[in-house]
Amino acid sequence: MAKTRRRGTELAEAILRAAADELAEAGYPGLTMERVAQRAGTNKNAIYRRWPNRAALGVAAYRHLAADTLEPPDTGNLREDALALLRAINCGQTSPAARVLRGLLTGVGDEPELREQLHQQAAEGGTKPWLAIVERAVARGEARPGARHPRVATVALVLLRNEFLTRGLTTVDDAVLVELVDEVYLPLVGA
Amino acid sequence: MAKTRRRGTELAEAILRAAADELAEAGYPGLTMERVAQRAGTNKNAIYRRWPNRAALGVAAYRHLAADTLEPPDTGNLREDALALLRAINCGQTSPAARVLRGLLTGVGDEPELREQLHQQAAEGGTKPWLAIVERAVARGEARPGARHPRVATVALVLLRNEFLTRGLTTVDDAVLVELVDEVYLPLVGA
DNA sequence: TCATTAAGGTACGGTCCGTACCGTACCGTA
DNA sequence: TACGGTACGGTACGGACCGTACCTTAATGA
Repeated sequence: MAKTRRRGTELAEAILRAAADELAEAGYPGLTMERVAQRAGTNKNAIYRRWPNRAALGVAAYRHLAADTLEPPDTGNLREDALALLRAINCGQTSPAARVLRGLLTGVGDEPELREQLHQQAAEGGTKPWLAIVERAVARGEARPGARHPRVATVALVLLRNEFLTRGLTTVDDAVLVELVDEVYLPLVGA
Repeated sequence: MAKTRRRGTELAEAILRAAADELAEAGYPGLTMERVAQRAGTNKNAIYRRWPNRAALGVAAYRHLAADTLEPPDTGNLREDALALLRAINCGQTSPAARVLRGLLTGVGDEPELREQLHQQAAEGGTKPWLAIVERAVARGEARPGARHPRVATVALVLLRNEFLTRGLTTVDDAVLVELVDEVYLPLVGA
């Protein structure tokens, strides 16, 4: 109340924080312009002056939410590295992100620019650690050189994402992760 | 107008047909109760007496839309079989289904019963032909016996679906299909 | 000091979901 | 053939939400 009126960047970031919080709590379907405005202590005008519509705000807020990129593990063993990555994605703070991403992928609709941003965010952040652990596995002779192909290196990630998307779960049973690694990933990338 | 008033099953199927048509034309976001009612020549009451909400109607209509299960090809060669399946999914009448499925997967929300139905529909229809072509490949000595594991056999399908879901495309470039098969699928299932 | 810029407040049109209410056609039964 | 139950048709409405318009008010800087 007594606070001075915020302007420019300060207000924009308050809006983004509020939107990211709403995304985490209620997912994209629950991301309401009114609620974001209220939570940020402002009104819808301030939002619409910065983002053209709800989808754009959602994508921008998702960037805040999923900013943390995973640190690739280094256990000295490809199987354990892969399991560690999958478990980090599965149980870590990334799990609400799955639901959010799922909502965004449809809510964005047919706006190619926003979709491209989302794809960058989802792909880039997820691909890098897999390339890292595969690179080390190749150096140890645990994986074939062809496994450095991004499509190959990230197969386990894609399969896990498929579980999230089609089953709508926010957490997958650990036995599934083991199965993905032992039945698919290791046979595929192994030397 | 002069037509006699429809009842029971006849009306229900008219509604489902109308809903499936709307799904195919406008996707799940465009599936409006008012439009379905109008297209079926009835009103919203008749719909809500049969399905509790829009999501349930969408899932039911999707069943009509994706009823056709793919006939597994038999070219005598695993690579060509896999490519044929992927191309059928990519270019066939299944391509609007991808957008619809994407919409449904989020629109259903957190109702586990509906989601389970969707998962059945999406998994069962897609898995069978892959198991068939792998079975023949194993018999020819083209694939290892472990490739009959459903998770292994359907890897190419999952990867393609991932392209649909994350990129939001209704059609994927054919080169991507070839890459999926040559870089991932054949190295994984090959003897 | 004063004009300009950006924020706050509020109200509104439009769309859609889901519900309620009532009149009316169809159906089996006596 | 008369009758009562059931299901359909029509319409109206409340509520939620998006996006826009318009005006007032505070901050900024020249």
